[in-house]
Amino acid sequence: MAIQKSSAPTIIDVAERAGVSRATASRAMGGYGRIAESTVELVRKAAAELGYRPNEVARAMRQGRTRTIGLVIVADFTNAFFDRATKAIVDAAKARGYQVLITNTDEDIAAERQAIETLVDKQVDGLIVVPSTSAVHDHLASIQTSGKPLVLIDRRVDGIIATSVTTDDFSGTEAAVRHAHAMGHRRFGFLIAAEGKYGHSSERPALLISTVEDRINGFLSGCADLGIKARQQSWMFCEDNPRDSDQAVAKLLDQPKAPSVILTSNNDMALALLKTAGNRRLAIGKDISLITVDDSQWAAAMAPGITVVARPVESLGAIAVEKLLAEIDAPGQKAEKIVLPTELIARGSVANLVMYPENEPENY
Amino acid sequence: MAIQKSSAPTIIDVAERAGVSRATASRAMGGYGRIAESTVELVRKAAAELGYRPNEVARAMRQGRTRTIGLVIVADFTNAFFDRATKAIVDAAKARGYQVLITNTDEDIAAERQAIETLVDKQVDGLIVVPSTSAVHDHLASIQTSGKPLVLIDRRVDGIIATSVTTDDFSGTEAAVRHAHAMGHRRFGFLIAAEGKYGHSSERPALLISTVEDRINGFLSGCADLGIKARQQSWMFCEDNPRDSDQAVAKLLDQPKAPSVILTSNNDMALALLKTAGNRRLAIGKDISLITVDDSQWAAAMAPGITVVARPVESLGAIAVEKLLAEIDAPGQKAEKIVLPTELIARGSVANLVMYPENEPENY
DNA sequence: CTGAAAGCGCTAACAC
DNA sequence: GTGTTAGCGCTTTCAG
Repeated sequence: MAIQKSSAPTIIDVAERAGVSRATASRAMGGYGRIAESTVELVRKAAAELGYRPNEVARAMRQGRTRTIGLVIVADFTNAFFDRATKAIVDAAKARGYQVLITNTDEDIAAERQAIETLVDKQVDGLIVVPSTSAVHDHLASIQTSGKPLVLIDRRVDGIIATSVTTDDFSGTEAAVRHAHAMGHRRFGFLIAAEGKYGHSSERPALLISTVEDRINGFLSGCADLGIKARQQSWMFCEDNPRDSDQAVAKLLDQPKAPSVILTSNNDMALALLKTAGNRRLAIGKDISLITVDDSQWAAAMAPGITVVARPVESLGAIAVEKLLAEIDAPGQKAEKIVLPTELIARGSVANLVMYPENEPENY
Repeated sequence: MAIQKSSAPTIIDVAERAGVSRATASRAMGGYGRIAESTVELVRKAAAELGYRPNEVARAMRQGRTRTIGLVIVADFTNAFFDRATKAIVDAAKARGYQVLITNTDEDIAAERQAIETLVDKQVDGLIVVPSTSAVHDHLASIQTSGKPLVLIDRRVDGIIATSVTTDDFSGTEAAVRHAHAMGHRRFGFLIAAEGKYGHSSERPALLISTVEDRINGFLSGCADLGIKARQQSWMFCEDNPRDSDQAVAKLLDQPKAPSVILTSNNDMALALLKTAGNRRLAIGKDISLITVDDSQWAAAMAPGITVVARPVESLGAIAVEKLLAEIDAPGQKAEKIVLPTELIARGSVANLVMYPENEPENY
């Protein structure tokens, strides 16, 4: 067994023990350059005996790359969407020999800027970011001038030329409206989580992230196609916190002509509706119908199951990594806007008013 | 504005522009040593003009620390417990100026070993790991000889002298049994997720992680205290995948004297029960009762809400970071076994058989 | 095929 | 209070 040195053995220790030069030892370990097979053996043996492990920091310094990518999750990744995306990214990166440095910024633009700076300072080879509101993005622009490859996921940022991997939420939401309409629904509620400082309101906030824009447009397009008038629609924008979402749900439900089906723009809003419905003894898929964006384990397991617009989160993450590494390996790829299809998964949370029109919740 | 250099400016560029030496520039930026206030100004200005950002890799190399900690999440962190823990750790680390390098190993011991090696190679200053089965842990021992601070979370590993931060699942499960008993339940099912290669079985697998051990012992202790005999208990061990959990649930439910309440050892198992119950039109909290370990947003939002043994996940993560950084800052701290209390949150998923004994599900 | 030496960007001794 | 210099551990020319 090797003598335990106080600090970890370096390539010099390996070289000495093998009786070769540092350069040779390095070549043997790295398996490059011209080198005799016998020497490789020798060095390998010495390294094994010493328990040598290359210092990746030194290597990164020398080679100018860290084999690390930075992930900036802007939203709270306790959200069922972001944790799956994170896992997909971590797994895909690992499969390609990259590690992931992760940051969470809770939709705070200042934190986002700082997180990006930190990651760039740490010399990550590239960044995957879920950008916050599309208004200010000079920090994203600054990544670009820093020359770091950048891939945006989940949300587009106009004005930034970078590859983005998003989902077709327009079609997804449109399909949701279509589905509810086919089930006989004529009064639609739409509960939309959007950042800001307005609490909750039926007024559309000025700044919206691209996913929300897409969902709104998809909803409107669906309604237009099916002849669903504005008075048949109830909108509610809402900050993503329990207090406001509860109140927003209440407002939606307490109207004179309450909607028979409510679309929620994310899981938190769906949960808010579920909670209030439960408190009021409103049965989902009967007294009130629900469709939400993003599938989850609980949406599938509940009784009735929640009808969802499922987004291909795993591929989204995997493709983001693939595109990022492509750019890292060969800078100068042209920016792509990749849009992945969504899928409507019909479960039991939308009442069938065609077969059972008596379920139409006229008053509550 | 500064002339755009091809590569990022270094401290040398800053020094030149400020007309001082590298060392002075470094001191000014780092704010250490004796240095004139006027010089600091000068250097700061030059740095700002150049858009200088310190190269953290070079700094890490020189200082021998990366201000990065490695997080090895062994289980799938899509699990509601691990994503919250991850967020807590990332946030706590960030607050202390540390970044987090994350790895996910899906309960695979080989992957865990490799992940740890990679992180150590990357020179993380310390590691937080959720260890897999307690059988083999030479890789953990190897962290220790490498001298890297190590904190274990969620699960203990006997044999390893390291600080661990876990929760009091013994008391939690015991409280769950007590609660169900107080509600009039006399037939208890216990559905336990545990890794292995046995599918599902009522036989206890040989190797169990400490959390599972604790939950089993807590369950047994509660039963013993309350005089609940073995024949009133139905056990089912189960690999954590949908196929086996569905079958395990079915077996639990299809017995001649089926349990009136089922304890599930984690969220995945709870979801499996929910799904099967839904399919069979069994109302939760009425036809069948449920208590699970780990709170989640959906458990609270569902109707009825799911009664849970809540674990303080956020503090668990925060304390783990705190202990790890303490050891990093001052090596040689003595290992602690920190056990955080759990809390039973009673919601509506446990039928009250005392008030409404007619709800006792005698046969289905 | 192998060795010598330079240097990635930074900071910490040590001079002055 | 500031400059000079060495060197963290590694890889990569450049010689030989």
